[in-house]
Amino acid sequence: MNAASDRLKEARDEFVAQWGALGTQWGINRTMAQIHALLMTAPQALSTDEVMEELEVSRGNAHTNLKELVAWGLVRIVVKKGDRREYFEAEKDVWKIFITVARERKRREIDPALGVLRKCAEDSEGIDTPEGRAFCEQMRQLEEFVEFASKMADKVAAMKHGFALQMAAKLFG
Amino acid sequence: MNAASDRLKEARDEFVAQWGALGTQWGINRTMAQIHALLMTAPQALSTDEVMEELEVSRGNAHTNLKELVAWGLVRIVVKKGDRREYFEAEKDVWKIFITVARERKRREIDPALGVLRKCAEDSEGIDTPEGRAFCEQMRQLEEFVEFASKMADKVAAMKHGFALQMAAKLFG
DNA sequence: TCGTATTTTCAGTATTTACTGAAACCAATG
DNA sequence: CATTGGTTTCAGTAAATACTGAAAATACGA
Repeated sequence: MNAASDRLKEARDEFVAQWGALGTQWGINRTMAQIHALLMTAPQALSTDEVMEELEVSRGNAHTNLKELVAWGLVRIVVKKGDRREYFEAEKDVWKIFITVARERKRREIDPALGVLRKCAEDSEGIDTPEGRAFCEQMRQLEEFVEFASKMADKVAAMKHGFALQMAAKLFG
Repeated sequence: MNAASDRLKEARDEFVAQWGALGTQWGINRTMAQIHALLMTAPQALSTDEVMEELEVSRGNAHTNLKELVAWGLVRIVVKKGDRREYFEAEKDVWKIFITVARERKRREIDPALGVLRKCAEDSEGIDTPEGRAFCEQMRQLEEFVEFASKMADKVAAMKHGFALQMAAKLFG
């Protein structure tokens, strides 16, 4: 009974710590990843103070990263009646998490690249030397590909989980 | 004639600068992204010194990032006979670039996550409380999904460009 | 309205990551 | 086997990023 809750606490702490470490590897700051891990495995929504205590971080840090997670759409604010504090609750459905992350990364990584490539392709259009044509062609190919990726991302993000699975099964037997 | 080569230089510098800035957004260091942009748009392979001069960075920096790009598989070393220097040449085919990046990111981002999730699922197996079961179930779902993503990545990485396009067309009209 | 609980901001500081420049190393050549 | 041209390493430094803690702002209830 107590042993069970100890084991759980240990396993969960391990998950939070490891997920935090992974986060840094993918350019997400450690605290944000830890908070996400914590909330994903929390039975109920947590307050800022609970997050602070659990992870031993400052209020400012907890606050900033909670709000950042809300901005990503991975965490919701929950209000409990008769309580003035805000509570935070993570999306737990893995497919929804995936869609959210994919959409956000597209917005932050793919779309800006597309902008750059379009501009460069345009700026180099009609530079009438072999090098100029090669450069412009390279820009065009990059642009075309990134555009394709962008559209694919949109399509996938619009899928229901079941449909995605079915599709994958069909494709890859 | 001279105007054309000026315009090209300008467009290319712009691309290198912008690609570098984008790089930082996706957790790649700026110099590495800049070198990659430079080599992708270079008519021939460049030496370390040429890279240093073009980007105005130190030898150490140029060297480290060139070798890192080689480690990623995005850049090849070229030797010219009668010349003791090493030259560097980037892969220019967008599909090959994509495959390479996808494979590398899978290795660096997906596989470690899978390891963590498997361990956490295992460690929490059989914790016989409602919270314990919920935690373990969450770990399992994450694991299952990441495994699925991993397999998909492998499949896509094994595709030929033409096949991928065809498939996308079929799927999404 | 005032006092209190809570959230938000931010200047200062700590930590991490990237870069420089020079020394050490290595390999080809006379 | 010494010299030269080139590569690699790395200690020190600069720059970027993350975090703290406390003050300021805001929202609520009496």
